[in-house]
Amino acid sequence: MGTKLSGATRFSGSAARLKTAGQRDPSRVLEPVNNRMPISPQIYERLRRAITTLAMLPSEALSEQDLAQQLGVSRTPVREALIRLADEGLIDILPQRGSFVAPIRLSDVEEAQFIREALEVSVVQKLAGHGSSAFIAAGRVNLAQQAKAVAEGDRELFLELDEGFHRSLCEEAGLPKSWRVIQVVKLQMDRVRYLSLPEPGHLETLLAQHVAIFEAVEIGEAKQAGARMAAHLREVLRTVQRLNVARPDLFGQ
Amino acid sequence: MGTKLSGATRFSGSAARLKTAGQRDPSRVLEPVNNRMPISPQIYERLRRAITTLAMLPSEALSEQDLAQQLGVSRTPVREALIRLADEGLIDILPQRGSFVAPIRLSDVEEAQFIREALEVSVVQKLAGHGSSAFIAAGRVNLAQQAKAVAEGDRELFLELDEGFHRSLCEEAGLPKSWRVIQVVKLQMDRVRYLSLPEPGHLETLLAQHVAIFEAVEIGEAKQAGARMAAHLREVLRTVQRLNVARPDLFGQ
DNA sequence: TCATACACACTACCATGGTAGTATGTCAAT
DNA sequence: ATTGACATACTACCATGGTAGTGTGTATGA
Repeated sequence: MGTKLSGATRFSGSAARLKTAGQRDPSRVLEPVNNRMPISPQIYERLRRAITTLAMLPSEALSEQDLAQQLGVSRTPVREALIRLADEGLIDILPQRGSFVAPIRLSDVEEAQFIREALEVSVVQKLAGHGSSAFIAAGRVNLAQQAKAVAEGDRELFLELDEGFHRSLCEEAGLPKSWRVIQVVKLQMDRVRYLSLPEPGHLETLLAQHVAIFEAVEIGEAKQAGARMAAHLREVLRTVQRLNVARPDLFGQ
Repeated sequence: MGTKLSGATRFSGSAARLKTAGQRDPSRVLEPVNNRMPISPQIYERLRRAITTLAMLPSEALSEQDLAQQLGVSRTPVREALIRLADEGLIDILPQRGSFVAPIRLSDVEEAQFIREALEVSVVQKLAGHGSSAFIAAGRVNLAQQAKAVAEGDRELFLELDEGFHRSLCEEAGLPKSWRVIQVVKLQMDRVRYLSLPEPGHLETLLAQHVAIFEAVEIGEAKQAGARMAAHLREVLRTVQRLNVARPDLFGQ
C-alpha cells in the first residue's frame, strides 16, 4: 500500500464489486475510465471528444445514471463532468428533466469566431518579431508535419497539428491563459471544423494560411500577421453557412 | 404539495433536522442559503463575492466540510461551487490537501487585462456608430448615475454601474457571450479593482474615460472608441503594480 | 541535538441513497 | 374525440457515508 506500483485499485465500500452481470454494450462510444487517475476529468474528456467528433449527436440524452453504468463509475463524477460541459455550452441541462447534447447554434458559432479572432489576432500581433529561434525551428517542423498529414490525407493528425500550431503561438507570446480561453470558446466551433475537414482542398487551404501566418510572425510583420490570422479564422464562417443548409439536423434555436 | 406557495422546505431524509446545537458563528461572511432555489449556484455566488471583495483573503482555507456546516447544506453543492471557482482561478484545489483562496498573481492579472482589452476593443469597434437610440438613451442615464455615485462617493454603486456599462456595450453589439467571457476573465482583476476604488481621484478618472468611450461609440468613431477603451482598461495595470508593493501579502507565485 | 517511524487529524474524492420535480401514458368523464 | 386526473417512470439535485492520500505532531532511535 502507498506505493504507486501497488496493484490495488480504488475501492469504496461495496462498490468495489464489479457488476459483471450488467451487459456491457460494446456499441457505446465511451471507453471505461482508468481507476488510477482522477475520474471526473476523464469523463469530461471522453464526453467532450464524443460530442465534438459527433459520435454523440445533438439532442441525444445524457443521463447521469446511464453514463455512470456505462463507464462503471458512480453518478457523482459523471455529474461534475456534465456541469462543466454545460458551462461550456456543449450540453443543455434541463433541471429535473434531463441533459442533452446541445445543437450547433449558428449565432453561438459566429460569436465564438468573433471572440477567437479578437484574441488570436492580438496574440500574433504581440508575438510578431519576438519569436525565439527555438520557436521558429519548432514551428517549421510543425508546418512540415502538417504538409505531410495533408499529403497523406490524415485528417485526425492534421487536426492535432493545427491545434498545436495555434497553441504554440499563444505560449510563445507568453499568453498561456489566452489559449485556455480560446480552447473553451473553440468548442462551439469544433463540430463545424470537424465536419469541414473532408471537403476537397480544405486542408490545403488551411495549411497555406498557417504558412502565411507563420511567415509574417517570423519576419515581424505584426499587422500582416493579424490580418492573415483573421482571414484564416474566418474560414469557419463560410463552413458553418454551408453546413447550416446541408445538415440542418445538427442545428437548433 | 406541488403548489409553489407550499410552506414545505426541501427535505432529504434525516438531514431535515437542523443542527441547532451547532454554534452559529455570526462573524462569518457567508449568509445561509435560500432553500427554495438551486443551492450550488448560490454558494458559488457567495464565495465569489467574498473572495473578490477580499472578505476572504488569499491562502485562507475553504474546507468542504466547514463551508457546508456554516451554510447549513451538504458538502455536494459546496464541492460543485468550489470546482467552478477553481476552474475560474479564484481558488486552488490541492487534491487530498485542501482548497485555498488563490493569491493575486501578477502575471495572471496582466494576461487577463490583455484578453479583456483584445475583446472589448473589438466590441466597441464593432458597436461604434450602430447603437440604437434606446441604447444611447440608456447609456446617458447610466453615465449620469455614475456621476451621481462618484459625487456621493458611493463606491459600491459605482462598481455596479461600471459593470452595467461594459455589459451593455457587449449586449448592444449583439455579443452577449463575449460579456460572459469577459466576466470570467475579469475575476482575475476584480480584487485589484476593488482595492483601487478608494484611491483619490480614481472614480473621477474612470467616469471621464467612460464618457469618452461612449461619445466615440455614439458618433461612430470606431478607431477612437477602441483606443479609448484600451487606455481605460489599462488603468488596472498601473493599479496592480502599486498594489504589488503596497500589499505584497495579497500576491503570490 | 537531530533524524525517523508512526499514529492521528485532517483533506478531496467517489459511491450511494433519498427527494422533489417533470413528462408521459392510461383511463374515466364529458 | 377531448379533456382532465392520476399513477408511473423517469430526471437532476442534494445528503451522507466511506476511502485513499497528505501533512503534522510526537514519541523513539541515533
